Amino acid sequence: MLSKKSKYAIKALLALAKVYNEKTPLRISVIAEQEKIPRKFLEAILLELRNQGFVGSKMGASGGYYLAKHPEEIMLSAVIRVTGGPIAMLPCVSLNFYEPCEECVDEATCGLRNVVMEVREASIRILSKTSLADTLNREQMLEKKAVKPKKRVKTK
Amino acid sequence: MLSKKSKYAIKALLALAKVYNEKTPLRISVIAEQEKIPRKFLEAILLELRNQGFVGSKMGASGGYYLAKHPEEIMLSAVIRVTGGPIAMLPCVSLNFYEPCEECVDEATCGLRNVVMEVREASIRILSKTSLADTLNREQMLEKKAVKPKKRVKTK
DNA sequence: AGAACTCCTACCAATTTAGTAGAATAATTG
DNA sequence: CAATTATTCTACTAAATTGGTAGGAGTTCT
Repeated sequence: MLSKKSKYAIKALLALAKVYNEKTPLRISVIAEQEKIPRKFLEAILLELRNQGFVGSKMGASGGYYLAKHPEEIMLSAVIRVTGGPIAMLPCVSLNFYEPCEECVDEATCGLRNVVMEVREASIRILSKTSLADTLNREQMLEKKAVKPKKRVKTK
Repeated sequence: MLSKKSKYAIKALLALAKVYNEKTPLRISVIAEQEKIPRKFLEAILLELRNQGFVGSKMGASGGYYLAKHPEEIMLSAVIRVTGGPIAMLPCVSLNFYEPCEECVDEATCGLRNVVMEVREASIRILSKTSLADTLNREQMLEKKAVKPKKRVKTK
């Protein structure tokens, strides 16, 4: 399960990605309101994202946050990783949060581990190929589908 | 992340699957020792698995647990589901633990949801195709690989 | 100077997880 | 039949994690 922190982080970054072209930074309070994220919590999250180099900030009046990289360059897997969410289903197959199962006699021949590894690979394949920009594109595609159901294939 | 409960459940079921042919049930204490699972905890887990129909039990002396179905018929996804582990990364894409994101204006056009859905599908595709028997097979394959590294393709 | 921001440290309440204790109940076996 | 060996079941609980909040210090713009 993704933590709320990870979810909020991605949502906030998407909000920043939407206005990537504008030169002015986005205030915390604006993002919080737009994405319905508790303000103080978002504050902490953005601070962390800044320390990790995903966003930059400008202090003082008319300050705020902006993406530090191009939306194409920020992958969902990276955001999840830094916001504390391991992607793997077990620590023994996690690259970034690795920990052995203390009960496992031989990790290399553990059948469950083998399966879980396959799941992790499938998940990472998707999450590390999908950038903020890709995610916004998906959103637009979904909106088009919903708004213009003209050229639809017969349903059922 | 898989909970320990789910992990223990799978490990216990694998232990039962290994002796599926024998007619005698396996005692909790034997499984606990073999798989290094805290005994009392395992007790609770097996009870739940019995209530869910995965295993049967026999009380009294020379009692114990046994698989209620063939190892081919018990899928990892099913075990994870009943032991409380949602497979999806967000409740809004979970089939069995569905809950809407209260902040989401329109679920149908949420880009993040769309990605996470793809991840869930990939995960479920694997977990619902892999049975206890498959998992044991993987184990044997891994053991062979480890023991007989004769016919190996040149390693880089 | 003062308003409008971010930055930072320090809390905290609720939930979940990973168990444990102990007695009741049931079947076998000598 | 009675002792023994099991599962069954109810009820706790300790520790960690999650999802926040409070409040002031520091910065920049006007």
